[in-house]
Order: sequence, then structure tokens, then C-alpha cells
Amino acid sequence: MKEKREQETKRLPGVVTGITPREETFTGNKISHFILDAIRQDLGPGGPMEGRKVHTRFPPEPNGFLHIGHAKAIVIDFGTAEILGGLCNLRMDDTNPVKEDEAYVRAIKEDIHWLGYDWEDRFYHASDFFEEMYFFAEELIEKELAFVCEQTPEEVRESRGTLTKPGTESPWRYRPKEESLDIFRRMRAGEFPDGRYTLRARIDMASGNINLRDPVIYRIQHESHHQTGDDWCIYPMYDFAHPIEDAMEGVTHSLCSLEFEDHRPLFDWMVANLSLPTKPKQYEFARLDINYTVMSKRKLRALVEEGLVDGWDDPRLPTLSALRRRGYTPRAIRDFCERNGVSKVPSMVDIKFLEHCLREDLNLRAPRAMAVLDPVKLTITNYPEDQTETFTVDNLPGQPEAGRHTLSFSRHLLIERDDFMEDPPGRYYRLFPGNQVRLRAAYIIRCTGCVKDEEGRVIEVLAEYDPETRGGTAREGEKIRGTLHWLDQATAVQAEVRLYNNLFTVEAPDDDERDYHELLNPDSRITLENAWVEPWLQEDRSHLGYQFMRLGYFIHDHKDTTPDRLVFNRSVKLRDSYRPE
RNA sequence: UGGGAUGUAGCCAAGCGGUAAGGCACGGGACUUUGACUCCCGCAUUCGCAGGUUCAAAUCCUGCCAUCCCAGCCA
Repeated sequence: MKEKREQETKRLPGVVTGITPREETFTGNKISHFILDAIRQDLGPGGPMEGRKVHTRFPPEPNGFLHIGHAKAIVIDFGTAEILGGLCNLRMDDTNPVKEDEAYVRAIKEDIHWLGYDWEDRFYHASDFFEEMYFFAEELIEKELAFVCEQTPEEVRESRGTLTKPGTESPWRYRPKEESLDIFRRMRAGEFPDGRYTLRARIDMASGNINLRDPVIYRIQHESHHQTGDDWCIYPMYDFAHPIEDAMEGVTHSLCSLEFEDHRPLFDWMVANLSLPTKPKQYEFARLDINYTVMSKRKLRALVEEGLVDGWDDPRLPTLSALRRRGYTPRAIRDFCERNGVSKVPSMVDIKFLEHCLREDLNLRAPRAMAVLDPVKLTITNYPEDQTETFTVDNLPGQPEAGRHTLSFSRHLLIERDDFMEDPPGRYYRLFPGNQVRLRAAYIIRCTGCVKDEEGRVIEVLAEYDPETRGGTAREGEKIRGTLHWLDQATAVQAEVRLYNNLFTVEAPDDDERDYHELLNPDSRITLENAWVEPWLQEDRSHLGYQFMRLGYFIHDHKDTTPDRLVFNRSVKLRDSYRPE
């Protein structure tokens, strides 16, 4: 499994090398957007970073699992480096020890590698630079651009003002720098309890931008950090730390989502006032949102913790580990992100587009197989009881080089229950008394009737085969509209199949005023215990999954499949234009 | 008169003064040993609204409207 995943990763074009610029997506779409344009200017002739190579970073906080929204950021961060021939770092933004955990670090790395991106030796933690940050904090104090404040959290909140009213200055705002320096050093030495002091930047309490009203840049937290242990009891805040991290890593462009637009003036303030080795620039883009699901970490966590789904990798979730388990390919996800484009318009993308990207990928590559999800017996009444024959079919029709497998055929078969109707509506060209259909790759048969139980439920469909149509070839001049998938009852293998639908019944559960419990789709997962598949799927493990013909794309559930129990997840349905009259 | 941003089709999205790309979705047709795939065709007389500038405006100007983000010692 792991090897196959690595193989796939290696096959993916566009693993970041930092050498060859790439101007198109690997599916041939042109990549161009406002951030790329801006970076080209910054780096180009006359630009502020003329001559430099682009250097980005993906900076998750290790406090949860990555989801498809992060995939967009990853594609932008790593993709920008790829497109422009630069580098992209992976950085754990771990400036708040109370929220973070090493376990998330591993999961995040796995997900990014799975997507096919590589940070090579450039894996960092914000905490790698705590010493430098401390140095720069003292620099601000020396420049009288920061001061140690004694306001309580409540006092800070009250004096900050409101959206429409300016704040009032802290009584400690003009504390002599010597005094601030002394207290700050003692803060670091651990002399004070949590909350006793903070270090604040001295900017502008009357600014319309609340982020500039003397933001706290260091707080005391006697908390063990997953990287630095007990080395520190003061920790820097995001707005102070981020530009320093970027500069220390050599990042030229700090790409982030729209909600940080308000923070850019603060980012720029830090860049202007600290003696950083380089001067990174920040640009913002709109997050990716998808309908019929939730993307907020809080909601995802609630679903998991309340047991409404079976863990972070429940295939109904939009997390990358869930999508992986569901059968989504890295290629499909990347393609989806790239084709959605990059803009500043807050958008909600249709889940159908994601599904389309998956189908487009799998259609080309996933082996075909037959499976019967809701079986009913089909008896070929003119086929000898003791006879069996085999047919050989391509794994990918028309591409014998992709491998072949055999099907066995006998008198007793299994077909899909909804492929027979005793009294069908118009334009139904499957089995009904008197009608002819093709059993794919086998024979053309004519339905002669059915057998029902006492309740009137069909328990067996009867048909006669035409021996002259071996292989499914119609007689000269005859046209057979319907082709069905089928299984030989004698060799078919039983499996559990899980069908997935949207987790929520409304497009935007995040915006809905109702409690999200009411919005959950009761049919988000349908488990079929009595499904049957071709026997070779017992041993075969395609990392792409399979197309179960006429049904959709399915993949072994890598967690629940055991040597004696097959479990399949439906990744996505096939398109279906059948409309009963 | 708090600050910042955004409005192009049902959903994304190009467009950057010369007369509305593309994709998804949807509808119709052809083909078909998957009602799949593929291939055709259709799908904004109009770019949030109203004025103005111009021979010419989605693009420039003015005003208005709508939506989103910001008041953590979170990121």
C-alpha cells in the first residue's frame, strides 16, 4: 500500500524541484492569476526583489487535520514555486503550545506528500526561531516601538475601543525602554505568572484597523512546547512571529487567505521596523469552500467527537485523509484546485466539480470490473446445469496492455435487482419479459419471466441465451440497446459496499441558522452487506480503485478490508442520463 | 463618514478602452458490448445599480446598493 502510494507520488508530474518552471497544469490548463502576476513584477526588472527566485511556504498550525481547503493553499504555495521555478518550505506555525500536537505534524506531512509535493530539506518550525524572535523583540523595545504592559486581558479589551470608536492608550505605553527591557528579560526568565505582563507593539490606538491598536506580541505561558519543551515560558504572537519566520527562512512571498488582509499593515510594519535579513511580501487569496459540507476545524472536530462520523478519515469528510480513503486521487484534487483558479472573491464551489475531476482522472486509469450491489438471481434456463465457460476481457477496454482478466459464466448468475422490471416504463431497455439484453462480454439473452415469493417479491429472473452471440456480439443487423453487468454465482465473492452521499442536506450548512445536527443527511452513508464482486478483486489492490461498470468508481477500504472480508467504498458515481418516463 | 475587501450565467472564472474566453452544472443530438466515455449543438444583447467621460466602457470617473472580514494574551 505504502509503496504504491509512493509510486503514484513519483509518477505525478510536478513534484517540486525548484528548477523547471511550469506554466500549465498537468492537465494542460494555463495557469495565470493575480498573485503570479504580482510576484513576477516583484521579482522582475525594477521590482523590489529584482533578481531573486520566488520562495514561498505552507505554514499550517499543527492543531488538526488538513482538508481540501488546505489543499488549495498547498497547491498555491507549492504550485507558485513550481510554476516560477522557485522553492517552497513546509513550516509548522507552532507559536501557541496549548493548541498544538506532534501527532498532527505527522499527519500533515503525510497528506502533503500524498498530494505529490516535497519540501526537500526545508522543513521548519516557527519555534526554530524563538531565539531570533526574542532578539527582535528586544530590538523593538530599544527602538521604543514596544513596551511591557500590565493591563489585564479585560482592560486590554476595554481600552481597545470598538469598531467605530478609537481605543485609549495603556498607562504603560510610555514606560521607559530600560524598564521594559528589564521586565521583558525577567518575563523570559520565568519570574512572573501567566498573564502578569505582555509585550505590546506601540503603533496607533486610534487606527481604524484594530490590529494596529498596540497589539500584544508576546504573552507569558508556562506551558511545555512540543518542540522546545520547557525552554520558554513566553511565546510570540502570530503577527509578530510570522514575518520573522518568513524572513529567516528566506521566503519572498507570504501567501495567505483573505482574513489576513487586515493584518498586512502589521506585517509590513514588522518588516519595516525589524532588521530582518530579507523583506517578504504578503498577498491574500480567497479560501476554498465547497457546498454540502463543512470546512471549519471546529465543526469537523465536533462531527468526529460526537461520533456523527467515524473519525477524521471517515470518507464522508472533506479532510485529505478521508478523501484518500474514499478513493480520491492526488491528481484529481490538484486538478480541482488549479482549475478553480485563484481570486479574491469569496466563493462556494459546487461539489459536482470535484466529482467531475475525480471521474476525469479515473476514467482514464481505473481498471474495470463487474460488481452486483443489490443482487437477484438470473437463471439461463437453456444453459446446461453443469457447464461453465470463461471469457477474457481487458482491464481497460481497448487497452489490452493495461492487463486482462477472465470472467466465468454458467447457468446461475447474479444481476442487479433494478435491471429487471416486470412492467417497465418506456425507454427502459433492461430485462423485462420478452426483451433482449446483452450480458456484457458473454451472451445476448431474452427474458422469459420471473419467479416470485409469497409476498410477490421477485426472487429469480428467467432468461434464455442465444449461443450464437458468444462474447456478446449481436446477430447481423440486430441492435441490442441494453448491456448489463453480471456475475457467475459460483465464483462471485461477497463484499460489503459503502455508498456515500453528501454529508449535509443543505448547500451551506455553515451559514444555516439551524443547528447542524438537523442538517445532516441521514443517507450520507448506505452500507450494503450483500454485494458481490469478481473474484480477482480479492487479491488485487489497485491504488486507483476500480470502475464497477455502470455503477461508479470504488476502492478497497484500506482500514476495514481483511483477508476474509472485502469492504469497498464508492468514491463517486458514474454520470447517469437515464430518466424513467 | 470605523477600517479592509469583493460584486461578470445556477457554480467557479478569463477579461486591464475596441464590442463578453474556458470549465462545472443543465438541456438537446450522434456514437456506444458501461444509459459511462467521446463528439456535436444550445446556454449573459450584457458584466451589482444609476449617472458621467469617450467615436467606443465589464474595463476610466462619480454616487449608491449588496455581501464578506476585523474588537483573542488564537492562527
